[in-house]
Amino acid sequence: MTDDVFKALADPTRRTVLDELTERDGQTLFEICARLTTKHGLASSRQAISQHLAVLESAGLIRTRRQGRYKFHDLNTEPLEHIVSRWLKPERPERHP
Amino acid sequence: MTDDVFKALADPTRRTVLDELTERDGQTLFEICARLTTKHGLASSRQAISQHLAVLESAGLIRTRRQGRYKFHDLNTEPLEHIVSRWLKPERPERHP
DNA sequence: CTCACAGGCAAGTCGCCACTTGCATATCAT
DNA sequence: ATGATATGCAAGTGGCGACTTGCCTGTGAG
Repeated sequence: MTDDVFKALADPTRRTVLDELTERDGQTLFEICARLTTKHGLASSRQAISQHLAVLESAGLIRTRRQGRYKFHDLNTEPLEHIVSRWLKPERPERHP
Repeated sequence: MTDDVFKALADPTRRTVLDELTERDGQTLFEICARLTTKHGLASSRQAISQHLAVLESAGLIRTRRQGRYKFHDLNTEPLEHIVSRWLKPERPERHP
């Protein structure tokens, strides 16, 4: 469960995918591939990204919806919310200026 | 930098070590080994835990202090504080009831 | 219908990581 | 000093994970 989330976050390419989806949600596989190479300087093949997306989805960090021949990928940050709180002392509410 | 932190968190044994140090800070290697086997049901060798502690330390999640023949391990949660905030939308301040 | 496009599946390769094994060093009690 | 305690170092092994390669399925435009 949380093990899948941490394993998914262990790979830098997958974290960059999450970055890209944070900036623009609901992208297809090809869009993600294109933007990873151009904007982030990553030369990853389509199959590699496809497998990364599968890992992210089975970790619950991505939800997908099919529409015709397109498959859109939506970010789901819910598994991230309290993933590190187990090690943090009970704190004063954080400031978000 | 953050890559080391995520890689360190990828291993379930290392996360359990952080759990143990959260509960009781400043333990030695042998203390951690003993408590992992008894309380957490993990049968890890001393050398294995030693290498895990080295990974956690180089990730900045643990600070160590020598005292005679003992080496105490102190938790450092600072690298964890904002490790996932890059994917979280700017939020209303969380409630800590 | 036909073909280009978007994506899926599966086997295989390669490198890294967790763990072991064996020995070495340092500190303290007696 | 001697042995027990606490830890360190380094080479070797096994398995998992990231990536490739090749082919297949489904969808929609012309």
